[in-house]
Formats: sequence, structure tokens, C-alpha cells
Amino acid sequence: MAEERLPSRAENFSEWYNQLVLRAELADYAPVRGCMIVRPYGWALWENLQAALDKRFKATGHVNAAFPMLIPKSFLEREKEHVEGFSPQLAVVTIGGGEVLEEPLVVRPTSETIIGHMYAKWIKSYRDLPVLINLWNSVLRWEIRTKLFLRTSEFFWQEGHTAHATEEEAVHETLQMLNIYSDVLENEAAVPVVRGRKSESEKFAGAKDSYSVEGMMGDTRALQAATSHNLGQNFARAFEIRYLDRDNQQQYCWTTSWGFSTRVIGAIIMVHGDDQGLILPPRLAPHQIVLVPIHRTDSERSAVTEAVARIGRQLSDFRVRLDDRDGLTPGFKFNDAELRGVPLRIEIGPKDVAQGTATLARRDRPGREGKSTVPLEGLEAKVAQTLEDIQRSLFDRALAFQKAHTHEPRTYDEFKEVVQNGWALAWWCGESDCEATVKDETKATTRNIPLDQPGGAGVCVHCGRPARERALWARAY
RNA sequence: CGGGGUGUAGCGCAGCUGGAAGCGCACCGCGUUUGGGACGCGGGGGUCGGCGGUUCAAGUCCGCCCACCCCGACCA
Repeated sequence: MAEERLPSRAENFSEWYNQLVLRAELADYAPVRGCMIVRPYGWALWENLQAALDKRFKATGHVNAAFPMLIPKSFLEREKEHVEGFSPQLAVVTIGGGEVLEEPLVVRPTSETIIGHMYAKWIKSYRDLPVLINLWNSVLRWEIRTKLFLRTSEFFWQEGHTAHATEEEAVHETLQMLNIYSDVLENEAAVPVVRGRKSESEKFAGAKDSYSVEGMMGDTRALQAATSHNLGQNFARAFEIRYLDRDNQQQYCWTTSWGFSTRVIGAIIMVHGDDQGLILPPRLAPHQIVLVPIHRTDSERSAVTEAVARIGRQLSDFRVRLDDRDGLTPGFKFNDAELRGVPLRIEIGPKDVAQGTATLARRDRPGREGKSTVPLEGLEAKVAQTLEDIQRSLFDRALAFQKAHTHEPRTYDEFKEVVQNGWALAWWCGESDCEATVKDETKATTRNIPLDQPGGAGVCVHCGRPARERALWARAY
């Protein structure tokens, strides 16, 4: 490494993030502008997120399938708002096999349209419903300003697409998936989120209602961690997704879509990381534990190696990495494991071997404070408990940070002040022009209108018009 | 697209008024090391972003082009 230390979070959060992603070997820049390469360590983290989501998708009746990457351009034009939203971001294939194509093909920016086309073919009867399909894939959107994981031209995600007989079912599905996202983020990634409905200007192009889960990053900016859309009958009408009901009447379906992307890796980095590097939540960490053997002489080496092998067997229920690389000092390995965010480090040296102990070092508590020497007997239980404790403390710490930086301004002056370094929960009239003015003046936008509302009514924090709901305002990624 | 900046070894950079391409890190070999980022010795690696011009001579001066980064309007 050219430089040993990262820039500090306080002095340059953005640069801290960029360097950390590269140096922890999560991802790298691709030769194509705006694209990223997810490296094995980053992909392992994504696989653990995938597993956590996929398990929940299956448990709620969803199945996986694969759809093509290329979509006839005309499909995108079928739904008016959808085409307006996505046109500027499309990559289009016009030549195949050396011939100019009859119809240009877009590289999918999202699959609602081709899903709509196929669902129209597959769905004929109320007996065919609901259709609950999820896709694990990547999509391409020609982004102007990119940042690894947070906004790249191609990104990896899952997109769920469902069709239902009734609006109630579709609404239920939309919120069910939002809750699954919130569950995974809070209980697996230890990232607290606020669930809510998107404003008219922030919602998905073509949706009736969009919902999101928003997380607060370490610099207090908001990140939309996942979204779930109630598409109403917009796509059903555009693609003629119809079924015959019990009374032999043609009905349009009600559809939904929902997505969760590798962007969440960015959230995990920005929510938990510190000046030493990543701090990964134990439930998702590719390596939950790193074992560092320490020895000088050959006799120490054989004794330590034996002890380490025994400990490895003892901890076979955990994801353990043995760092037995030659020629690197323990100090280097400690720093390396910290950079990579391994939640728990176990050091085994001659002193430990002599005493029948191991030295544990918690990643969430740097320095002496996080270190303890424990007996090898009962180590599994101690480790399990420590990992659970780290998981919980990461969530608690993130939640405390979010709460400490979430304000309830009563005046627009207060609003302008707090939104520079935090979130604002404030009454909002719901009008797009008002929202746009606030954005111009403060760079803050409505992230969502939280599902949890205090009730009652107030006046809009900006324009003073009557307001029935409070919005969550923040500067966002 | 507007404003600012940078292109010299894998990475970070130096190279002054033109005169034999360098430094640190990384990498390879050998040896000594190892409880918080080890050290010594030896080594490999370059169409100086591209094209053209000026000159006896261009990394350096001039022109054009290209690429990338940062800041502003779109987005999971």
C-alpha cells in the first residue's frame, strides 16, 4: 500500500470511503467508465446478503427466474412515465452480428416492461394469480456521476415482480417486501432504517406509490437502501396483463416491483466503518473471525500451530480465516484484519499456549478496551456470545447516531440549520413545488413520508400551508 | 453540458531556464526478524496519454486531439 493510513472520516468522508473500498478489496474500477468490478471479498458480502434476502423471499412464496438482458426499445415506450424516467439513462444496442438491427435493443435498466410482456402471455385466469417472481441480475443505467457501490452504471441487485388479482393484495405485497428489506437491513446488516412512502417527485417512474427504507450514513446524509413499488394497474394496462375473474369478466392485474442492490454494501461501509477501516456486522461478514498465530522460534511455531489448529476445529461453526501468511508481522496482520472489518480477531502466541488461553480483540472496540484473554475451554460459547454482542452493539450505535442527528424543526430557519448536518422530520404540505424550492435552497429533499406518523395535523415547515403528514427531509446520496 | 484539475514504472509522485528517465511504496531473490503497520543486501519493471510541429537535441517549448478525476443539474 502506498499510504498506510486512510484519510480520517472527519476530515474527508468521501475520500475515506473511496480508498476504503479499494484497499479492503471490496471492489475496483472497471476499464469501462462508471462500471465496477466486485472483488471476491465484496462479492462474499453480497452473497451473504443475497442468502438473507432469498430465504425470506422463498418463505413468502416467491420463486426465482432469469429474464434477458436485452429488451426491445419499443417496450420501454409503452408506459409514459416509465419512458420519461428512464430514456436519458438507456444504453442501446443497434448492431448485432455486423448488421444494423431492425429494432434497437436496450440493455435493461430494470425489467418491468419485459416482465409485463411475458405476464400478459402467461396470465389468463384468476387461477394463475398471484405470480411472484424474483430476478437476481444486473442492470445498466448511464449514470453521470458514479461512485463505487453507491451509484455505478451497471449494478447488481434483485428485482421482484408480482401480479395480483386485487389492489389490496398488491398493496399488501408492496409493504410485505418493504418490511423484509427493513428486517434484513436492521437484523442482518445492523443498519437502522426509516420506512416510508416516496413523494410524487421521488417515486419510481411509472409507479402508483413507491416506498423506501432510508438509512443515515456516517456523515448524516441519507441513503435509500431499498425500494418497493405498488405499480397499480399502470403496467397492466400498458402491457395488457389481464385475467378472467370468477364471473367471467376481464380484469386488469395489479402489479408490484421491488429492488435491493449492492448499494447496501456502501451503506454498511458508511454506517459502521471507522478510521481504521471497515467494521462488518458478524451475520454478514465473509470472515467472522481471523486467527493470528504469533511465534518467534521454531519450537514456538510448532506449539502455536498446533494450538491454532485445535482452535480452528473448535470454531468450525463460524466463518474463520487463518492468517498464517509468512513474512508479515502480527502488527501488520492486525491492521489488515481491521481494514477488512473482521468482527473478531483471535491472537494465539506462546503466552497463550502456556496458559491455555487465547486473546480476543473486538473490532467494534479498538485498542486495549476491546481486548480480553479467555480460556480455550468454552471458547465456542464465548465467541458466539461476543459476535452476537458485536452485532447488537453495531445496531445500537447506529440507531443512537441516527436519533441524535434527527431533528424536529418548527420553523424554516431551524429546518435550514438542522438539515445541514442531520435529518429533519417536519410537517409538509405534500406539494411538489414546495419540495423543489426547499431542495434549491437547502439541497435537502424528502426522503420519504414515514409510515410511523404522530397523527394530528400541522402546517408545512416551508410554506405554512396545512399539512397532514410529516416528511423525512435530508441531503441524500 | 458549464467551472476547476491531472496525465512520467502496478500505486503515489519529482523531474527548474531543453542536454544519458528518477524517488517512495508495491513486486521478485537471499538472509535476519515476528504480542500493534520489521530490516539489510541484491534485482526486475517505462512506446514520459496520442498525433503533429520547433530544434543538432523534447518528459520539458508550441498546436491539435484523447482520457480520467473533482464541483454543479438526473438516479437504486
